[in-house]
Amino acid sequence: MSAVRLLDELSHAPQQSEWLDTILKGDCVAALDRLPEKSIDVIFADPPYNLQLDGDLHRPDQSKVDAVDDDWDQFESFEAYDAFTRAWLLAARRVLKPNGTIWVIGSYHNIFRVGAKMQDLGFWILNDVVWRKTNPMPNFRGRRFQNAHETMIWASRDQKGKGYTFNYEALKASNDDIQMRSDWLFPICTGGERLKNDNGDKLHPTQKPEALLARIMMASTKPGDVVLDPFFGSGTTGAVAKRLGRHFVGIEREQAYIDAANERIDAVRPFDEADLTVLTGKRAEPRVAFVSLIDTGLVTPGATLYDAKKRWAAKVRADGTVAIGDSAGSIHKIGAEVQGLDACNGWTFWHYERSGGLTPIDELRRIARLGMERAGG
Amino acid sequence: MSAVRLLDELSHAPQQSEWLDTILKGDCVAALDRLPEKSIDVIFADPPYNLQLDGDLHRPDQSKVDAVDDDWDQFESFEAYDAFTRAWLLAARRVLKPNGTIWVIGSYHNIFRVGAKMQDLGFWILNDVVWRKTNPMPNFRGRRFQNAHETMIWASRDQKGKGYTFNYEALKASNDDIQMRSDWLFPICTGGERLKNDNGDKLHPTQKPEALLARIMMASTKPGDVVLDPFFGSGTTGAVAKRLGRHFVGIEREQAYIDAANERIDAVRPFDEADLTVLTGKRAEPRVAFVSLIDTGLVTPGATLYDAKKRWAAKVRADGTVAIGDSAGSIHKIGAEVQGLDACNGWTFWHYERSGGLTPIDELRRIARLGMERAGG
DNA sequence: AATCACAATGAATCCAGGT
DNA sequence: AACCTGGATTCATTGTGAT
Repeated sequence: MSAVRLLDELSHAPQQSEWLDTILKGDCVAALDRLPEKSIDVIFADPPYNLQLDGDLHRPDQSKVDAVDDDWDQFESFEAYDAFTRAWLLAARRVLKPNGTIWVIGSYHNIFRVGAKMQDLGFWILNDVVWRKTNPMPNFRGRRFQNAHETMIWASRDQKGKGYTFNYEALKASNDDIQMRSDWLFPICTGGERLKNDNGDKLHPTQKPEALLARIMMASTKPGDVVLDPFFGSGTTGAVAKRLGRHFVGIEREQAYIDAANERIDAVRPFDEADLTVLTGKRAEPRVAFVSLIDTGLVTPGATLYDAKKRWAAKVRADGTVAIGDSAGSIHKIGAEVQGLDACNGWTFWHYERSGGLTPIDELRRIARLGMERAGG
Repeated sequence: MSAVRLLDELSHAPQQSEWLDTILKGDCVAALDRLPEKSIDVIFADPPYNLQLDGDLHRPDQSKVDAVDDDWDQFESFEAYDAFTRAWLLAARRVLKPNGTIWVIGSYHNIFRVGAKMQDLGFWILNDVVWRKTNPMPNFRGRRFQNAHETMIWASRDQKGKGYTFNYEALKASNDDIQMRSDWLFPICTGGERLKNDNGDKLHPTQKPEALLARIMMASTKPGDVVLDPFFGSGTTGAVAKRLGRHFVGIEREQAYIDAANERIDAVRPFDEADLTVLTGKRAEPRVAFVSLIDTGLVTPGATLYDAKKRWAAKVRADGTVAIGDSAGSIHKIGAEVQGLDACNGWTFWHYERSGGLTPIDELRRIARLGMERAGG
């Protein structure tokens, strides 16, 4: 059973039994300094992202986006954030075993600073891994690409960090016998897995999905290993560690999160040792964008598309739209427009000329899909 | 036709015609310093990667992997790489227009240092975009995840970099009418597209696929824009720019790459101008004042406007405002007020009665715009 | 009971042009 | 430069309540 350990209680050199599978309450660096050196196998860290938001953001339906504007994510400057990053990374490095590895997750707001600092401090990057979200929040104003991923850095303690754990064969076996790539596809944490407060609102603004942590632990830890999370939050790391037969240590400042995490972890039933096989992520149906036919040279800008009866002819443009006269838009929009319908499947409606006959462009999509399948959509 | 310009030839302040659509030979920073400030719309940069290879890498069959170990890719230390990065980023920033944007591509070896330096110098990150490779090189040793992606940083010159080009509507239309995400899927550059030297080996170690550059230019440039590539290499940026009706400027040190790139670009046939039209949305349409509908007689003072469900009725006044009871104001203000919202698009909220049904006044705006076009703006 | 319509929401550096 | 205002903009999933 997990319990809270106040730092003040640990006036002596702490024995492992006092902090293993517990949440240490307090500041991240201070708590790390109380742990013995070289005692941790793997660290998973989800530090503040240092988002710099300017005013409110509304959805097109005028509802307000619930932004991450908590105090813990506010920093005076890049310099202040760098100093914070350096401090916790140094403290984390001390407690890591020589053959240990560390995972840090972040977004473009902070991950470049974190990665550079990790290299400066002597960590040796093994991979950067991309978490592709199946259901990311849209870009509501239409001024940028939809921010659909986050980045994780996986690094060993030293360049000569030989002997770190990487369960290559198990990952490959769980991935249709293809070696695991550096881009992973998972949904964000919603529904029943998402912890709620008494109001029914999300308890923690940035709760990570358990599937993500499970992939990380199945890849880089062995059963019985100790996984440390210096920004424990809602305790996903602890819950997954317990379920997978790993030990955890959490560090967290806010009592409300500690209480919720303890309750959550207590409810977890570990898998039987024999069942600790790797969980596979969702495989998405590869969706093909019309523009990818242009990318791959299957369709050339300036080409003409026809409907099955050649009543209409549309011209393909370089931007991946099609045009008839003054009208331009997606294959679906223009297909609907010429027929006077609300909707149309452009893939089956439009055809291209081949050896005298007409073939639906859906056939080209099938060809394009063949090249995408291994990469998982 | 493209041509090589030696820096020595440019002893005077160079005219645009002297460097547009050419490759400048020489050191990246020195060449950038010869270009006029604020003259470039978009920069694409593929800087050296600072790969730290410890000895030769061998495939399982003992054949040697042709790794990136050219001497331009070796750096003494992180410090030297940071200084190099800072120098070329500063020089690049000077030539970028205030509303210009920059793309930088890299791997985990260098992208964190580059991204942190970009933030330090005042660039404002708009997105990080992941290039997922359909066919990445396997990890031969089985000690890490297959390195299946590279990272691109897209940034504006300043935080207040308003008005940068982003062809949102075109990208969405080309992507099954769903907004474009930050993770892109493309094959690596192989086959006929890959330039070879006389021995039949690859000419350049890191030639990027044209589809990747095409996506970048279709997203962030307009036809006629100037795209600069300070590490031109095999000239992918120039070839795609020419094909898409954009101008390019390349900077490259090695004559062999310059020769190959010039030959490659000369062979490119641009798409027809008509096929390069970029789909734009409402944002790009000229402003229409509601009062101009009254001026042109499309709306009469005293007319009544309704919301779609006829819960509210507003009266049009001669000055172009609408009124409900004591409240009067713009179509937007009154629309927001009756709904209790902060904002409202009056053009789509308010309707007028026509043959029994309700039609949005946006339809009248469309008609007004047609009249403006005929009158020549 | 099954289906459908609608609402809610997630780590967000999310406007442009004029006065 | 600061302020004001017109008006443009969303995808996947879950939960709820009506049909």
